[in-house]
Amino acid sequence: MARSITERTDIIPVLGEVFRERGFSGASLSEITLRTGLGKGSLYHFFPGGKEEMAKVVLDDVADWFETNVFAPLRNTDDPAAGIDQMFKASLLFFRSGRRVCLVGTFALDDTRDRFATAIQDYFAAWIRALTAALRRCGFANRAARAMAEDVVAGIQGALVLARSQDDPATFTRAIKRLQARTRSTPAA
Amino acid sequence: MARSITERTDIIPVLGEVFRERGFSGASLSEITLRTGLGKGSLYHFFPGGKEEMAKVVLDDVADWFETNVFAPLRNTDDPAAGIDQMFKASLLFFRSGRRVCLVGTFALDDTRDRFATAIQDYFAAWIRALTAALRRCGFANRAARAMAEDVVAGIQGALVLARSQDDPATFTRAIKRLQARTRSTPAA
DNA sequence: GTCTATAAAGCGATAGAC
DNA sequence: GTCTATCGCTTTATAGAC
Repeated sequence: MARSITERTDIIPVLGEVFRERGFSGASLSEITLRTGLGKGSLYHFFPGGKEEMAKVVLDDVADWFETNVFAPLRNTDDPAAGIDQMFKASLLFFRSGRRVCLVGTFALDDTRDRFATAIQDYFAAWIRALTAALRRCGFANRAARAMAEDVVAGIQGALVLARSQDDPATFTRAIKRLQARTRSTPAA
Repeated sequence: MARSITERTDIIPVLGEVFRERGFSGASLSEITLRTGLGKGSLYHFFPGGKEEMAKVVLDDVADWFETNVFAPLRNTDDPAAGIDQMFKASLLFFRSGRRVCLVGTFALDDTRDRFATAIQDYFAAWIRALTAALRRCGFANRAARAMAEDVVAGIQGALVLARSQDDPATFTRAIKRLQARTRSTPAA
């Protein structure tokens, strides 16, 4: 039986996991070779730019996933509350209830940020902007909506740190529940 | 003029900065050599355990700082509200208004966590426990205090991610202000 | 498209002179 | 206590056969 992975698109999720687990500088080509089952020759055939290109492609892939599964639903003007619920649902799913960290968040913390500055900046900016708009449509005042959006996005990122530090996914799911409750309550505040 | 750095305690803060900026795997001995102004011989004289010992010592140093400047004030039973205010003040100071990341948070996200699991777990557990107790003394119900404490600690960590992603310290200071306001309001909720 | 072999540089760590 | 020299290994990346 031949190897099933032959397409570039099949490699990207594996690359994502390695970068999430090891960080950019900690992800070695030897481990990527092992996890993908592909030799260096193949890897450089798919990604001539090496590790940096691999990470960039993964970042773009994550951005696409969030655009489709989070940002677009948030922009749905018909039912903004449903869009927000979808965001929390997608977050629980994507981050595997806190067992999986946010690649963009991991890259943001150390000097890896400087390598991918605009991708990292755009990801969070787009998230906050889309959520702010949805909250306004739900009745939040302009400034309150923006503040709440920053609180929610920061809250999710922080909950990932906390959950991993305690090695406890429940810490993440609890935090998500509370954030969701806040977005539903008192738009007048 | 002779070099001013000769004591181990003088090196620790520099090590902290390097680990914060590069992460554990990204922090190379050659950069540590450069930033401390000490050769490898001196470094291994102070830290026979190499990089791992350096990181452990920095983690312990951070834990000490927080014990003194954050956890102890939070445990002050006379004026719990003042303890909470001191926590926010110390956080703004320590994290340089979001220009400096949390070393423990950075270590928590990737596989560095497994190397220093208990130190990382204890740091956040101690923070949440001390803050929970202070909030209870301020009138929060048991469960609400714990929830709020988790929200605040996660909020600070997430705000660091966000501020760095946007390269904007104001994102951090704004988040701190909102978290502080939440700890002051409606203990009945 | 995938492999192995290899290059050149950097890594963490050690030895030993001073 | 600090240095330089060096070891052995891993790193990213390339070359070239198939």
